[in-house]
Amino acid sequence: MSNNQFKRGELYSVINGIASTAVARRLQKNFRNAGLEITIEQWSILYHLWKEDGLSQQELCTRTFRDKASITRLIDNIERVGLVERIASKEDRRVNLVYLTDAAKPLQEATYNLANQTMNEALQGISKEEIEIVKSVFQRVYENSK
Amino acid sequence: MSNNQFKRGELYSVINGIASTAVARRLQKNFRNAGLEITIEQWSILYHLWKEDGLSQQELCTRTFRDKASITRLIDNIERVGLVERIASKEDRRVNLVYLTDAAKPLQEATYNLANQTMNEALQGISKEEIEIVKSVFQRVYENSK
DNA sequence: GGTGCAAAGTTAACGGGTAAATATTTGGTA
DNA sequence: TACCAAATATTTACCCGTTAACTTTGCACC
Repeated sequence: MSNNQFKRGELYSVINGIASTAVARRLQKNFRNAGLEITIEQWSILYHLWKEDGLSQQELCTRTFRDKASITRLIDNIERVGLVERIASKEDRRVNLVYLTDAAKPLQEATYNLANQTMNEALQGISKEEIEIVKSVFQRVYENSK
Repeated sequence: MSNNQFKRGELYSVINGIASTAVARRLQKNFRNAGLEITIEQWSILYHLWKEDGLSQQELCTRTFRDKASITRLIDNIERVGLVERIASKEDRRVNLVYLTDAAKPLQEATYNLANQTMNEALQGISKEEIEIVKSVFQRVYENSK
């Protein structure tokens, strides 16, 4: 009787992002099952560094929609496990540039495949048109609320 | 140049729920500006108790899609500020029933109005049809990923 | 009635988000 | 040059989410 169903029309379920939480949880589980010992948040940093290495922490803030303090600690943790390293910028001594280490290389393809697979499963039975509408609505909701 | 724009088609932005995070952050700010000293997560508990008082912690788990441990600490914090109290069930001594206190009553209307206003702003320029599609997609994504 | 299992709740450890206060550095300007 | 404001990053304190181990209680079954 305890129906664990996604309640349509509930304010809190939209605000709390139940659906995206479920996807993130699933992806985290898939990482763990594959023996990958990184969190989704750490992966989101690596994701951007694989696209462009040597970003500043501030740039990572804007690209991952995160706080400066969050990035500081995230980089702390990723650096501690040896996947990235901070290198002081020569142009501006306030700036830390974050670089991938060789240890991060092997993770790229594995995590990319798992993320793709997870998203494909999540989007099963959903049409391209619906996905486009959701993206468009997300974009406007973000703009309205930021 | 640092475009803080919601990137369509980014895996991570969907997975991390950028849009719902933005809405939650906005609502939190609106609470704070109105002098309401509760978090969104605490509010989501009160929200369900206003609909039905005296729920068990387990029932709150399923209704808010949260972990047992999360609920334990959430209730700890809400109880500490005096908005709810645990009362042991007489039928089953394993169960705590969570009841609103008189101090919680005045919050109901204010938070409800702020939440409605926040959602209305977030959904500005979005049609009823689009909202229905998003809800339907959310429902299926949740089912696919849970 | 004892055994074993399941359910409700707690605790501790770890990771992450946010706000506020604090350096440090840069750059412009009087 | 001296000063001041803005930008970058860190630290601290608080809150929340998840996992795993644990306690207490209820229940089913022999």
